[in-house]
Amino acid sequence: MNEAGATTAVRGDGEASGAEGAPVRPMRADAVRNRRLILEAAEEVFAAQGVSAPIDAVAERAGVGVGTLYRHFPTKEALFEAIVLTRLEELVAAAAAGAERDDAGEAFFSFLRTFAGKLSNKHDLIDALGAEGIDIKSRCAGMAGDLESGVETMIRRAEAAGAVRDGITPKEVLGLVVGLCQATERPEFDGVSRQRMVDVVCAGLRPPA
Amino acid sequence: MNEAGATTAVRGDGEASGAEGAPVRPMRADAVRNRRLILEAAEEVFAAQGVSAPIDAVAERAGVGVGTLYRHFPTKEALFEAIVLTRLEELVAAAAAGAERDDAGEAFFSFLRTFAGKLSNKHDLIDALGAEGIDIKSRCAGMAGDLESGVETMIRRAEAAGAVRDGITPKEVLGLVVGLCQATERPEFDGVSRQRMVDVVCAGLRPPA
DNA sequence: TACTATACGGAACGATAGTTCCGGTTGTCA
DNA sequence: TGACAACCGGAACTATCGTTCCGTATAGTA
Repeated sequence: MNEAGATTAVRGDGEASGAEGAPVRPMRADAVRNRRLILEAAEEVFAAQGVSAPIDAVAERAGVGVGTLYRHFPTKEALFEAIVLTRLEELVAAAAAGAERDDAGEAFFSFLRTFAGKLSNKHDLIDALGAEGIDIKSRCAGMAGDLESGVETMIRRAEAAGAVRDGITPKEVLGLVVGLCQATERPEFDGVSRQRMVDVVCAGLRPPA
Repeated sequence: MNEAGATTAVRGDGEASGAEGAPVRPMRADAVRNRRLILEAAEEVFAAQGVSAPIDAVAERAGVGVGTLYRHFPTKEALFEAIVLTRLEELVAAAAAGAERDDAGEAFFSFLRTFAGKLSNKHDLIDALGAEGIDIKSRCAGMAGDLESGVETMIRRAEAAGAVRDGITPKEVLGLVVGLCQATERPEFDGVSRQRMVDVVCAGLRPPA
């Protein structure tokens, strides 16, 4: 196994290479195209329905048979992982960027808003970060760890700057934001303002007066 | 259909009565016992695993066959509803009590802590109030509405007392707390302190300095 | 004790979803 | 252009779960 769970090593442009650079025939053009179609379809379907979306729905949306889908991704989980990994990378990058900013307090709170925004309408990410019944796989767990590290740095720096209350942990912060995003995605929580909920969390994270 | 979805009208003690008091033979002793066993088992199983727990697991834990279970509750949903309804009643009562207290601010925040506590290890309640893929049925929806009303009253009174920021809605508050409880139930969120997360939310709900 | 309405148990059924298999198709290269 | 490896599609298999059915057991009663 390798990147994104693909059966065959492949870069975005359809090139392929063996483990130690041994020349391997590149993927056929139709295979490259189908792989991309599957990823695009999966992104939409998983975002809209979360992990529980049937694999057939992805195949149908991509306009390929399930057999084709399984040729590219050995299991549903591998496909899901590929999607989530991409999304997580963006978050990790945002966290890393925030951890470097000079205005530690503002950096942290602004990251939280970005974070909540990126979770909006992304049931896949919400499921991966906060729902039950999902075994975050090694790769995702690693990414999630990176995310935590970035947040940890931001918190410690914001703490030192007196912008955040003492003793808070990254997991607590992430749990808070993921939780409220999960709630706002539900139909019953239609009229609620995610913006305001994030505000409440941010306000609560500031040091007590 | 009637109370708690039972096939036969039944009170807690095993008495039964028709719609207009027409004498109906009481449930057999073994039926009464099994009904209780099923409810007890369902309470534990649903609390531990949420709605997605297999019905067979409940039957097995109760020590009865599935046929027996279905004799008492027409669908899995009816059984789930019976459990959740009981739990919701407690919450509604707590909310109503809080809405009457003189110290509006403290009443509200103390309710939130109670609320979070009652959600702890109760995956059924968390699922019913905050997870996806569950159609809250009429009776539960009514109860949830009562809960919201109680919280609304507390909020408005706390607002008037200057203890809570303006413009917050019950749904936002409930979403925040349900969300954080959902997060803390996950294995990955092992080391996190739900206590502190509730604190953060409470602090954030106070009026800005 | 004998009778019967009531209740019980669990095999069996139908639906859903993940995964495998294989006959047919097609891109690629000589 | 011919040949072959890679690829495709979707039927079929497997597992899980909610629900139904029906032959058997038993509590309650005369």
